[in-house]
Amino acid sequence: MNAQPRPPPSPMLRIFEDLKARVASAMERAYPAAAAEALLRSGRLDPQLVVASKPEFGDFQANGALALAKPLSQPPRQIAAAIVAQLVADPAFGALCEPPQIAGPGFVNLTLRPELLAAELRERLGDPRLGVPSVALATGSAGKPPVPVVVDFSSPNIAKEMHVGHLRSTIIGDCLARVLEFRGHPVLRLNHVGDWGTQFGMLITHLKQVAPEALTTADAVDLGDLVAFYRQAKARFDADGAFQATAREEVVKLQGGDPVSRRAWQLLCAQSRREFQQLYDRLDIRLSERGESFYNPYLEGVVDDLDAAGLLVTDAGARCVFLEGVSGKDGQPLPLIVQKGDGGFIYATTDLAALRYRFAPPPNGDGAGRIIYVTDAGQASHFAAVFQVARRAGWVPEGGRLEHVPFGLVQGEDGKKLKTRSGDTVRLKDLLDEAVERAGADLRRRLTEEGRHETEDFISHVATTVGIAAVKYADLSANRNTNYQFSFDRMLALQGNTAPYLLYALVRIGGIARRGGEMGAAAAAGESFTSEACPFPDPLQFIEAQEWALARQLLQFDAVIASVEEELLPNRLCTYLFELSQVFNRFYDQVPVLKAEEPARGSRLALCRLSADTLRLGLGLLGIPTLERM
RNA sequence: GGGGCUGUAGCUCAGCCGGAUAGAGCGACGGUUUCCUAAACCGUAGGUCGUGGGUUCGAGUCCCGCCAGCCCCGCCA
Repeated sequence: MNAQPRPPPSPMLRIFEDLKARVASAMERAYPAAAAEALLRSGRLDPQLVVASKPEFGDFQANGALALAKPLSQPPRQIAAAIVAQLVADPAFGALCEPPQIAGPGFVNLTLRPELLAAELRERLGDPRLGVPSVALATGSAGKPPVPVVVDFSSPNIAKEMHVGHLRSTIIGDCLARVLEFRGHPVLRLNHVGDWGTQFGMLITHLKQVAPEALTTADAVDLGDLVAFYRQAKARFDADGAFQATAREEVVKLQGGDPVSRRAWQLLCAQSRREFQQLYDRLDIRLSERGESFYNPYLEGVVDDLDAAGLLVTDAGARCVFLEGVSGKDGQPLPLIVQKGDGGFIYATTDLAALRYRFAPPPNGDGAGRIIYVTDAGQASHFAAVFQVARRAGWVPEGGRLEHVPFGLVQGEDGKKLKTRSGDTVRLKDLLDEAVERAGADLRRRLTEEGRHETEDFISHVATTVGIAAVKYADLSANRNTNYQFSFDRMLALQGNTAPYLLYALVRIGGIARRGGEMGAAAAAGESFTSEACPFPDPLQFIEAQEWALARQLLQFDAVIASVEEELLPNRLCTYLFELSQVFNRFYDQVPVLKAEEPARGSRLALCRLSADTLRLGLGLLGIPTLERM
């Protein structure tokens, strides 16, 4: 609670970088001529240092010797030996690693000194960041504030219910935002809701005729009815030319600020907003709504700017920008339409306006340095087009990053797009309800089998936490690029790469902590303390293989976070946490903690504490809260 | 027609800058509980990495062709 500021801990990433420099320098000393030549061509000799592929190979392996075999016309093992000779002569290297081993065709295997690992681990005890540096602290001292990152996700449509199609964007986007926030970036979580455009013309026109009260009185009809009205409106729009014309006029009125249309629109938005919020609350997701309508005042400026930049072409009545490197059927370049023949703007215009606004400096912009769009993979070509036009228009600042984070479809167990039995779209609310219900039924069955008695509050809390966690984790743990098969049975399974398995690992640590006396309480996690007040042994002492395996796994956390921050793949974090749980469960199974003698007991409790902290923090970054008991 | 994504064990999926004998989980089969929650752990079986070329000391990974599935392609979002 009363954590003092401490010097930034030395994360494993820095050790890795140090080591890479040491090996590179050893290679240069061993082969100065080759190094000089490499300098001319492509830079330095590459040590090709990577994390060891198997535990028996140590912590890292340098593969650089193999690549030198050909240019040097020497056997790779001989090259490896020359590099190793230089390494052992380097005291800085010796401080980090045990003597290197040459293996296989010429791999150089490196093992970090155990006392270094133990010290690194102890450094993380009581550190709420677990060794992960914050860019806010790092750049704050230099006087340069960190640049905002926009994460654009979820984005449901007004007057429609959130359905399974919004699940992945919402969950993945939230996770990425959490990771970026944890790293210290100011994150703008933007909900680019569909609150503008043709569909409102349709809906308002239809409602004026069939349910006018919905347009003047708040909540006169509920959202379910609204969805039905929307469907009817769409059908009429597609079938009836006169209706279509009226709907288009309605859009013009709305966009022109007609008070009646405007009022109707606001009521529809407010009602949808409340419905969305219920789901966001359940999922514990925070979002700032900034819908398409927000950019309405900027649309004309976008088109004018494109015109001024010489990019705009009028083709068949529509104003568009022809894309470079994208050709259609007849080999002609494809256009991105920004203004329809009738003068109306479309989503591409809105997306361009949003992009420009987000990169633009305040006060008339967000001043973002990175924009991340979390939408389904089907929109890949649309975003590629928008990004290209934005770059050509000069709206992307120097170093500005523009990333589409695509994801695959949610499919049913039949491999087709997920539908209800009656063939309807699955509502997000129903999906979450069922997950919680199934988790509850599971829990009750187990309680009966084991003769346990728990309160209704406990059961409901565990069922809710496990159910929601299972849905989120199942989504995040699959590589987002591929379609993913939704299965309640699999995601709620108690074994395997699932939320319940991870949550249970944490519960086991809770069990140790409850019976572990004073130091056990410290192992329970949550409380911060200074290095001086650290109740665990100094140094930590490990002897068992399972202890070292767990220690090494724990120390990889910072590298995993860095990878997710960069590559925006939440499944990397899931895989890591699953492996951590597995390693912990092996440790728990094979190494007694509370019955051990000091200093093994305290050292093992320290491992428990760090395992709990890492799981809790990692799951938290996935948007998943944890349990003490289950 | 053009473009994108995908294809790895019976099923669901990992596989990071190209590196050692391709990994998990489920399912199957077999084992483990006087001990911190067995919602766990250990073991066995299971693979022409869609396919054919190429590059490389080395290819599931990079390049080209082909096959299959899904998705996108001018005034919807």
